[in-house]
Amino acid sequence: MDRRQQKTRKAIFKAFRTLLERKRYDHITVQEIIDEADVGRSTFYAHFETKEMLLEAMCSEIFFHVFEHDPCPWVGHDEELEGKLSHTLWHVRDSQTDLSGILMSDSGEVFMGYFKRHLCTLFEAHLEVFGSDLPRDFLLHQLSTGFAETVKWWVARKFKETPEEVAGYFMGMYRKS
Amino acid sequence: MDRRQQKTRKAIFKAFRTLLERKRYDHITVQEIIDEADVGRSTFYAHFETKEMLLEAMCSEIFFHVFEHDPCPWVGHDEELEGKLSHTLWHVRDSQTDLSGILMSDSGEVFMGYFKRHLCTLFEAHLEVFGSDLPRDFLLHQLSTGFAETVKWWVARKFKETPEEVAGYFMGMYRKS
DNA sequence: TCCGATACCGAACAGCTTGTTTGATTACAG
DNA sequence: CTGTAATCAAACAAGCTGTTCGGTATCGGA
Repeated sequence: MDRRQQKTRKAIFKAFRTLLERKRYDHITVQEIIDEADVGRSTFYAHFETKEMLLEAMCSEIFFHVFEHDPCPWVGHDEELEGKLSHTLWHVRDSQTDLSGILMSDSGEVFMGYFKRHLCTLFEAHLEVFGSDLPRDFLLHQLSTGFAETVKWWVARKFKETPEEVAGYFMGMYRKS
Repeated sequence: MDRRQQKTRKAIFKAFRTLLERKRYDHITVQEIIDEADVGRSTFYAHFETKEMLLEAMCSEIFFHVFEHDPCPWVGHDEELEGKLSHTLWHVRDSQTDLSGILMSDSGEVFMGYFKRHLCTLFEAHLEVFGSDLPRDFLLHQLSTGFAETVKWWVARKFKETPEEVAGYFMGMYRKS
């Protein structure tokens, strides 16, 4: 709606991201964000109740941008799953908003929350690929955290491998062979 | 040495643990710890430079208590590994210091750091059990974070299963069959 | 184009936190 | 018993938080 709002919101997000590259989330103060964004104190609080709310909002927005263009509803089998994982990795690597910084910081847990929930529904639709007699509960938890950690590992080594290779590693680790 | 020091240190640890059960790490203030521990302000800072240092010290201490009585150096194969994992789970469940609270809070990452490093050396000595052509680097990362997440999962559901069952789940998921 | 709504600003605010310093008191160890 | 060392309370500057205020600018619909 109002262009002023969007402008301010953008400025705050940008400032926050800039700061996140430089220091840990919990060492960043609202004051710093305000200064970096060059925005009035009361303006910040008009947009976000709290620093945590800002993080939440930003993660939510990033997540939306990274995953909105999903190719199709989660159906299909085997190689199709691997393809979707590659596709996800591709998004992660090339997301404008430097997701890496957020993922690696301790604030990463917030985004990871979104990510894991997303992965859970994905793996849920492909459980037969990993067919086993383990509790469904346990299996899903391992798969989603496992892939999330794979991403972390990949980000940490600066995307040295291709998305397809990484997806292959993951499937090689967990697929019922 | 001086009994006063130990007494104070203990009081602070206990207060910290009590507070951790009630609220998130980053919402706890030094002031609260001081009040809960009934300790002078300057005394606290004579022991710990910072709240983070306190967390670090406590995690280190817990880790030491939980894993000091290791049965033997990490050698052996297959069922032996599963035995050691059970043994670890046993320690986790029955540790006096309520590890669960620390593990689940966001402060958990600190302890998890210790834990994963420990697991890494453990799995390193048993890699042949998971023999595969995946990069050693990737494999180790998946195994240690995988087991750490297994523990989290188990703690979250209040130790519903026995240590042996959980270790079995884990091996069933990752062992090369 | 005009005008009401609304987003912004800057300053000031009380209340809290942190980390340090002080000097007096108390408990310890040898 | 005595010197050392830990504790305490109090006070401190510095900083952050979240709110409130009146004034100013910008926006969007009529």
